[in-house]
Amino acid sequence: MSEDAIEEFIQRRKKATINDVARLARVSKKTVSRVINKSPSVRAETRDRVNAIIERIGFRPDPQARGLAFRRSFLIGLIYDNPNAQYVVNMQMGALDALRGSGSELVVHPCDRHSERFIEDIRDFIELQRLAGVIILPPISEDKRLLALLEELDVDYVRVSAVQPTTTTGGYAVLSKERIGCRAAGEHLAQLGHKQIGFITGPEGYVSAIERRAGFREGLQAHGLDINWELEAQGAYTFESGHAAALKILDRPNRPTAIFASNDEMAIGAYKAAFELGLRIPADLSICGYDDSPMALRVSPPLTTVNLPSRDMAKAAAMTLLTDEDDRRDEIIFESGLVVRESTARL
Amino acid sequence: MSEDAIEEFIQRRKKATINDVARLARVSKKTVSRVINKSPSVRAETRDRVNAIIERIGFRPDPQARGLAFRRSFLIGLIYDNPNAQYVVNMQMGALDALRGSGSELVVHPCDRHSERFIEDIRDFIELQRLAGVIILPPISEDKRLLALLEELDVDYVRVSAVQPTTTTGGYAVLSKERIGCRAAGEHLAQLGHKQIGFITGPEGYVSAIERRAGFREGLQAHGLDINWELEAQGAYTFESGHAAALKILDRPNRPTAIFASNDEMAIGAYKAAFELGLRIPADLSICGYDDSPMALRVSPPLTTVNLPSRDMAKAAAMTLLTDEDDRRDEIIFESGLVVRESTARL
DNA sequence: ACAAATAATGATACCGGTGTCATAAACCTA
DNA sequence: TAGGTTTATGACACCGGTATCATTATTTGT
Repeated sequence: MSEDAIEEFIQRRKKATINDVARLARVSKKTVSRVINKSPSVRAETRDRVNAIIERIGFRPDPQARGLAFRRSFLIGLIYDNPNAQYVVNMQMGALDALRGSGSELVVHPCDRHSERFIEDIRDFIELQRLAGVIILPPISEDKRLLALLEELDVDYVRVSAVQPTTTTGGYAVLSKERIGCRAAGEHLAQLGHKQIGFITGPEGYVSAIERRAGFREGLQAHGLDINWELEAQGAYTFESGHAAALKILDRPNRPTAIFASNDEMAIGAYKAAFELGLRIPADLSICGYDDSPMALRVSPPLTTVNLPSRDMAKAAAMTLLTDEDDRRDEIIFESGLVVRESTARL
Repeated sequence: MSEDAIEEFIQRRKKATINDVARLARVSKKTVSRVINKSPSVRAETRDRVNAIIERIGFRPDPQARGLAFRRSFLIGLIYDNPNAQYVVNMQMGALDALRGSGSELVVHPCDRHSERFIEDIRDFIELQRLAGVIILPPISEDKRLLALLEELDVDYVRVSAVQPTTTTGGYAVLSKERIGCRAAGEHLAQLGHKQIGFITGPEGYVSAIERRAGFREGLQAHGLDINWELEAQGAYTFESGHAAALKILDRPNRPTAIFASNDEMAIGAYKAAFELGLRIPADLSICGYDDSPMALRVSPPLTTVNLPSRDMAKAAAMTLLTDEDDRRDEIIFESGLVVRESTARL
């Protein structure tokens, strides 16, 4: 009987559709649809029969057809500026960790927040692809225009960002307490006996830059010190800017014995400056970074830095989107912590 | 007249469909479809009228619906093992460069070639998403099982790989002449007067590892030298393996005055070894890498290395998929070249 | 045991496009 | 100008799913 039909179908080696399942299970396609979508109103016996057929002929619903009917795709967008920053790479891996085996795929979408079409590009992307959800990485996770757009589009979204004291928007957020780790870094340098400490800031307008500075300052203040504005220089989270800033700082009359850079990339720039000036790390100059990027372990000596669990943060962000709406947490907060290596030493 | 209808529609602020366009342009949806797909058999007047409406109401065909009808999506897959290698990051950027504004989106799909489900995972991915095309990065661009799968699935695909003397498969390929750059590196070290030269190989079974070794050897041979098996050590393209290999090589009685590492990651590992042994680069030890990765510029001193235009290669791969089938080139070959920086010096 | 309430299922339209094929319009040719 | 070709267009089915709502099967109450 239908056993034969099933065997015959399997022989045909063609991609199965919901109609094939329906026919072989002797139910309507709607019932198959119900089984696929785990509707409770299907008799157990029917469900099992349908599932058996699905299993046997290897049916997998077509995401395009499903998406068309649902009016949304099964794609998760990862939107970011700064494509070459290391944390973007880590976060992409984290998102992929979460999505693996979920049936959703990750669509990566870099953008340029200084472009005229910044917002419109992203609007097109989200609307056109009818994304199931998007993950927004820093620094654009702070962008007011973008957040407004996301609200308007009513798409599920998760921001990944440094903790912000004030703002709360709709949507979900995965946040890092960057202050804590930076505070630890400040205390660490102070405890090592450093008094003259240089500070390389992040670019203006970045919440993370503000937070890191505030945290580091707290750490110094806990030991009766403070950031010395004469030993502070503006950076832009890039290697070159870190190099330039370090050179500037190290050129001051009261040359510091330690430098904290607001990210690893700039800390590595400071390494270069030290090298050029013939300063040994850490004998002549202690350097501390932020990110615990792969570079931190590769430079010599290994860099003392603050660990930001970026991969896990992005994984949490993606998990949020995969979770049932009811079970989602509005905010997930990650801590940061100091990783002491060999680039910092007692004065 | 219809002017009003158009205005009214625009006021509604709803996503336009092909039916809206058809109605407002007073043609059938099939004709609109023809316009969208640039069918030649549409009268110029009709085409312009339809395009005017499309423009005015901001109609953009839904990729899901279109994909369902076409039986293929507008997504390009990027498939790779080794998610943390730098060239993967570069190549992803290159692919995105090409896709920007093309209407296609990039879906990234890491995989594990040692997994049991390696092939089946990729099959599911390509079949289920009905990808428009896929880009395969090394090392799996050499994998026989994967290539067989791609042929079976008849999906457009482009392999990115080191030039291979022999094999030709179906599909398209973007290849790098890795020999040339490595030959130049060999000559470079020989010309600097080095005789005792260490060599850190890539992992077994990688075409790139074979090519790089062969090229480097050619360079040495051109100056009457050869790779000294006593100064050769196996690496795995990782930082740690490079570090270990360099330590092993530098521990030999006839300590080399220069080391060539088959990629930058391992070269940076050799930096660490040199640091630990108190060897100055390049005064005591010259080091040369391969890849010209971002790290090469960040270490001190900057690393002499062979430039592999990985970003451009991936861009070319993506461009191939976006090009009309008739205009595609089966193979696109990129040269590699030596970038002399400060990690190599005269003996 | 039978009517009413409830649960399970199916018929049909629909999501927003494209393919096929028939038909209408425009273009030749003599 | 009529008849034959060629070109442009449209009607309708279809891609592979889901939503709505009517219908049928089952359970419950009395």
